[in-house]
Order: sequence, then structure tokens, then C-alpha cells
Amino acid sequence: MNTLKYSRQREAIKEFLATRHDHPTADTVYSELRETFPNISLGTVYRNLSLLSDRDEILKISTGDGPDRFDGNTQPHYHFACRNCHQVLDLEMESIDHIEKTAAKNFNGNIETHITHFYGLCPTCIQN
Amino acid sequence: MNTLKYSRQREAIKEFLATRHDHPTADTVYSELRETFPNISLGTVYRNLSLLSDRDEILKISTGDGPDRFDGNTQPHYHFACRNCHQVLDLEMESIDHIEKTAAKNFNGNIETHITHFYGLCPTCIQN
DNA sequence: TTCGTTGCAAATGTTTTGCACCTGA
DNA sequence: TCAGGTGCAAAACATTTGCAACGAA
Repeated sequence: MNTLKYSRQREAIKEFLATRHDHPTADTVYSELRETFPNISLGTVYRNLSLLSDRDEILKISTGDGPDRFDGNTQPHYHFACRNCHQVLDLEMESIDHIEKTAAKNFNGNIETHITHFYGLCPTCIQN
Repeated sequence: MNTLKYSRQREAIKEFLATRHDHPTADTVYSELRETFPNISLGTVYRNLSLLSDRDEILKISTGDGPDRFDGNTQPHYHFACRNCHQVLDLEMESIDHIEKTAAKNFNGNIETHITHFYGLCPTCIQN
């Protein structure tokens, strides 16, 4: 593995994600960090987000609708994406890891992980 | 719902996807159809793929790695994406729809559907 | 005739990358 | 010192869209 050198920008990105629970996009991270680092570039944000998610220090969420989102919470958990307002919420649910065994039954490859996203209407949008 | 008018291009796209089981990308659909319709445009391919998947006549697969893929098989089933060769395979497995109930337990919104993808090494790549 | 569909090209939105300079170890 | 990190700008990718011409009903 590559040797990492400390960088204020990278630390700030990690720190920022740790305080947010709304799964911001790269562009949101960029705009917010601009207030502390007026010269930080979008390229740096993308480079660090991808570096951090490669190292499993943050989570990258691709819902298949709009840009990728990022999550500072690396504990295993699941996400819900609202089909109306497009916000992404954390779900508090028991583990469903057993589905990997189910999938492995008739499969000759090696299943290492899975990603599940749930979709529908969020508590707010359901009221209309 | 909108009234659809017959189009040879749209039929050919649907027909093409029905014969393939490797989940081609829009660009692959485009290149292959070019042989039958030398003037078909990428825009038309994208328009029809998105129209067909809105109507649930085909499936759109976003693995979060590379461009979207499309599947002519609309029967509920699951996909496996190889982290080495990036091919996408069908999994033959029993239904795991019950995970929607699990997810709904502590959630006030309405869960309408879910998407699960499995990742790892495919039978071919596992040998190296 | 009407209105959905097409081809083409330009535009958009997201993410990656080349490069010269900067910075941490 | 030197390898990794940064800012900037351009490029790469994937996808969408405006528009005039075309074609199905």
C-alpha cells in the first residue's frame, strides 16, 4: 500500500464527512470546504474522496440517480433513496448479510460483498 | 401515460436486448445496431433505452462502476459484478424480497423496491 | 394532418488527469 | 531532498437536449 503523507485538505474532508449525516456529493463537499480553504480545488476533493473510499475510510454511495454521494460512517448500514426528493437516508435495520450465502448457493465465483439500496417515498414526501 | 408510436429503431433495441445475456451498455447497443441501421444515432439509443426502462420493458443496471448497463430480462433477478474483469452476470437465486420487510421495521417512509448487487471474483477470474 | 420519433450536433453534468509548483517527512 | 499532494485548466466520459426533417396513425 502507498505511503500517505498528511494533508490538511484530506483531513478536513474526512472531518467534514464525519459531522454530516446527509451523504453529501463531491460538489457539496467542495462548496463547504471552500469556506475554510478558499483555494481548494474540485480535483483535490475528488482525488481525496476516491483515495479515502479506496481505503475504506469513507463510503461511496451510487444510487444510480444523480452524482455519487459520500458517507463518513463506515459501519455497515443501509441506505434509502427517496424517489421524489432524492434525499438519501440511513436505515436502522438488522443485518441482512445472510443474503450473500443465498446468492452463493448456485454460483461458482466468490461473493465478497453486496450493496443494497432501498427506494420509495421518504417520511416527508409520503404526506403529499 | 404517453401514446407510443411504432418505431423500427425501438423494436430493434428491444429485440437486440432480448437476445443478449451480457447486459450491454448503451454504447454497445449503439455499435451493434449500427450494422442494421447505419444512421441510427446514440441519442436515439439513449432516448429509447430510457423510455423502455421507464416502462419496465427493460432493466437498467447501475453498478457504480462504469456506464449503466441494460437487461432485456425483466423477471426479478439479481446481478453479480466482477471486481476484476467488470463483467456482469445473472445470479440464479431464491427471492430475498423479505429484506424489504426487514428494512421497513424501523422506518416511517414507504419502501417500494430495492436493488441489490453482489461483488467479488467471477468464476473465470477466481482461477488466477 | 398531427404529433411522436429520428439524426445530428451541441451542451450538460460528473469525474479524471497532466503539469508545474508546493509541502510534509 | 524527494515523493506525495495541490491548484488550475483541459480533457474524458456518459448522458441529455434543441431543432429541423421524417414517418406512423
